[in-house]
Amino acid sequence: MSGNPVFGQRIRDLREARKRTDPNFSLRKFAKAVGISPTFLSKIETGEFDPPAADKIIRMAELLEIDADELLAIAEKVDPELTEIIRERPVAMADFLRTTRGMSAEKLQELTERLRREVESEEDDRQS
Amino acid sequence: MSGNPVFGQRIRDLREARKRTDPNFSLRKFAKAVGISPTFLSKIETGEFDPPAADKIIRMAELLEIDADELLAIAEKVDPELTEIIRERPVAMADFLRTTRGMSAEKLQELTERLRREVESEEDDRQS
DNA sequence: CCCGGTGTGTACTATATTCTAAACAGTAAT
DNA sequence: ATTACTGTTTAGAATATAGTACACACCGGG
Repeated sequence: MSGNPVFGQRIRDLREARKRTDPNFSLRKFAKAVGISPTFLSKIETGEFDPPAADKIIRMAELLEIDADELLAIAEKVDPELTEIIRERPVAMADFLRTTRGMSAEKLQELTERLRREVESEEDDRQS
Repeated sequence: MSGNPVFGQRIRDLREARKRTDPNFSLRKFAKAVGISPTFLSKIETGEFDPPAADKIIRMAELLEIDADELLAIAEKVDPELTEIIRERPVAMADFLRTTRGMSAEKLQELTERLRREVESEEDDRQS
């Protein structure tokens, strides 16, 4: 891996859009807010360098007010929080994830919805 | 991170057990079969070095005939295959995983079972 | 006693990841 | 023409990851 023009362009587009109404979104100011050097951000935006570490990508998403998972996806990275969730129940989760291989994204979202309702009603049970 | 005595001891115990009936499980021979140097394996088993890369751990599990996910779990690593699965549907999967945070391992296994049946019946539908 | 095996200690090494400082060139306003 | 910004280029460096080569000390059989 070396450089990700799609990620870089995305950041630049979003940053420049915000810069039109907010002077705090110059390359230098944004870099500082993210916690990286202007040098590094420049290289990233022009696609010369790889995207930064996951925590920096998450900070970028916050500042640009977009979904962090989407941005992480473009960077071809996985949120460390997710690997942490896997590490909490390694075998069961590994089993589950491999089972979802054949599933469409829609089916997965449907499943998540169903699950969320179940978890919520479980919490209700505990309260009543 | 530096050294994982639990992982090391586990490998040593399993390897020595196998060595009692199979001379191919000496430290040197096992290291060679795994694809690492005897030096490295020695350091790992005594807990002086971190566990090796995920692919080497998976190879160890194969040779020792135990569950790779369990061994990866002890090493506090995640099978790259799993992060690959996440990267295939990043947003939906992130959403799902965070939803399972509150769930017990049993509930998760139950869910996987249910899901497996659903996926199978979908495949049946396509065939008929 | 030496030969083939056991595991171990010393001393590094290669590669990837994640970045930085400082100088530079351009623009726009005072 | 100086100030105050803009982004960019050159030339690295710090840290982590994932290891290796080689010499050593020990032990059992011939």
